[in-house]
Amino acid sequence: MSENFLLSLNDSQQDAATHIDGSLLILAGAGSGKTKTVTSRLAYLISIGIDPASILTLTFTNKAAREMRERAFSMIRDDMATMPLLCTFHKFGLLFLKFHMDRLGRKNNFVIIDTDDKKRILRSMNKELTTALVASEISKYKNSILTPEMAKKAAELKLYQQIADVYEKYENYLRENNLVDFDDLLLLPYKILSENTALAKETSEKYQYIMVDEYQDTNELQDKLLRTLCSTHNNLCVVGDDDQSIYGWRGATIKNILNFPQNFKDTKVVKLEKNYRSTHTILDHANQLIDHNRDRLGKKLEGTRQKGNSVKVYESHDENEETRKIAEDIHKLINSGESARDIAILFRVNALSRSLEEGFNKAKISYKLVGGMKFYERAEVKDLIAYFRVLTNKNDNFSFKRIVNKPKRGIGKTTVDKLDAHSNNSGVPIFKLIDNSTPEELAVIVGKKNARTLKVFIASILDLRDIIRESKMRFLDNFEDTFDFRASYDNVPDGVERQANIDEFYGYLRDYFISNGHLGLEDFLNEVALASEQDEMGNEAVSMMSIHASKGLEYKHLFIIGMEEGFFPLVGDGSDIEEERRLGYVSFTRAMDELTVSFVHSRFYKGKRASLLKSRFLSESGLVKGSLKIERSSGYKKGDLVKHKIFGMGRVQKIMKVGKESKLTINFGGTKRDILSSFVEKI
DNA sequence: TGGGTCACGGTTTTT
DNA sequence: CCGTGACCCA
Repeated sequence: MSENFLLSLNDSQQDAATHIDGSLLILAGAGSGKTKTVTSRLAYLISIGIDPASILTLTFTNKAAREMRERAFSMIRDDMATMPLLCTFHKFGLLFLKFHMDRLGRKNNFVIIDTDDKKRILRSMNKELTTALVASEISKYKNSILTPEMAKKAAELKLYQQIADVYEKYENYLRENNLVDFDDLLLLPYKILSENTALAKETSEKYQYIMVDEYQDTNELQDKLLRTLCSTHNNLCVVGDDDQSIYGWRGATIKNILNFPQNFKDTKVVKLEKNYRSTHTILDHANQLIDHNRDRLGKKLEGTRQKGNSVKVYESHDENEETRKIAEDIHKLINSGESARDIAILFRVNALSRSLEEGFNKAKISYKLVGGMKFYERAEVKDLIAYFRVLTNKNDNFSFKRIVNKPKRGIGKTTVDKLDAHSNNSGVPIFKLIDNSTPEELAVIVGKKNARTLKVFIASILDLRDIIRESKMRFLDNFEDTFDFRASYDNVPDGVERQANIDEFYGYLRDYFISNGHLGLEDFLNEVALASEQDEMGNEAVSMMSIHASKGLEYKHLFIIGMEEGFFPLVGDGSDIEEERRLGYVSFTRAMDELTVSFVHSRFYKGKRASLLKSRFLSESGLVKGSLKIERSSGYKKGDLVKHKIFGMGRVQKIMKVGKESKLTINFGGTKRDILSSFVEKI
């Protein structure tokens, strides 16, 4: 094998790529050739004779894994006996659990549920609390390795006692139905490894070299898992950018990357600070902005490109004027020969896309909205998945309930509840309950008519199970004929679109069977559960997306709209100004040649028209001169009128800093109370 | 059982 | 404004 791939790296990249033993932190700024460096290191390790099977590379997204795999494998011989494992964290957890789930006394034919399924289950377990809150708290518990018992003990407020109770019920439900959620894919492997020292040692010895992409987005649990995995060798190489940590609200902790050199002894730190993407001018503003953050490892992007056009700032009266200006610019760009796919518009809040969409339709600009409803999240696709799950697993009550009345066959909620209750009492899954009972026995539970319908339904599924064992292709043909699933969308709203999705899904499954002759429906389902399906970047259209969705992407011409206080930085419960600023940094550094930022004086939002002030990020980045008066970090000053959900209106008397937040002393009609600023609203 | 109406609440979302 | 969920009636 040649090692030519090292020659195209700059000094720091080469330094990182040729590091072998010991912990390594690669601080890779935006556009600094991160993927190239990581993949080169992978190729380098193999080129010096390290067993590919002992190298593990973990990413967050399937897309990143795919990209890295392609690039790394193009550098190495492809006739190797084994290929290095390169996959997402969750995929790794899945593979691990397939082998070791029995250590928890559970079977390895578990089913992965997505966030939507999770919420559905939680909703059925509690009526009072908001499902979104319960879901996110449970996720936090799991990522902090807290069992329901521990959560119960720790809960002081009644609210948290309630949440911990739901958590317990939820965990029991998952166990009974042999389901795992996304967090479990990380938590359960961690549990197994911490309870089985021999296995932990063996696993760590198996993966002698571990690399982690986007390390700034890891959470506590992922970090713990990594520590366990490298406990016998300390050969952990992490790549990330503390300035691009934007998932704190989801449990990612920037501390992992900030403290990495302290947590792993003798860490070698390599900074990749040469940016190959943006003009000097763009970088200069991005650097100025991020300089306002305190919690940083400290790193400055140096441009390698020339100066470039200056960055534009658009000031408009309202969103319509804003859209008009941008539409005009886009027309000019396209008329001058630029490709629409080199143009993107970013926003902090998805709701801002609406006015853009209207305006672009009028201006005849074709656009695509990135990151909307994902293919596998669509109801009709999930229904099909549920069908296939029931086909492969009779114990899957959850999926059974989803499809028992799809298409409608007259089995309503009452009937399902009766079946569910019986199943829970007897411990026999609904499918088997129906299968094992005579029509008469079943009729006692659900009535004669329903009993007949259910028997027929079960019989169809059993038939299909037989068919798939003989021929996967015949199964595909028979499935639709049996249930008329696609046909049930004839002449209904959105039916055409839904049928197109169904066709696509059938086609996808067919292709899977053709190209993976030895694999079955179970394998397909596991694959699908972890697929997120990033839009295919095919057609000639301008892109619009949230800043979060833009991470890792780049555009020659970039517009950022909604640069107003309240929208960007976004303020609300638990908002973190430093994370907002990192979002600003991420968004600016998506631009290659041209950056336009835009703010308005007034915007229509949530049914109301709001007056807005320009974002502090404009002055902080040097895009507009002077600083704004409202720059006090709390945003509050003495005498401000505020509103509290319970205490009503009050006036601020005193402001005190408490960590990142401010504590306000507020006078509510004579009663003084100390309240954290995030719990009140400014009037 | 399931269609229709009303009240409510509303960041970002890699798996 | 506009999507979701709860509740009511045929």
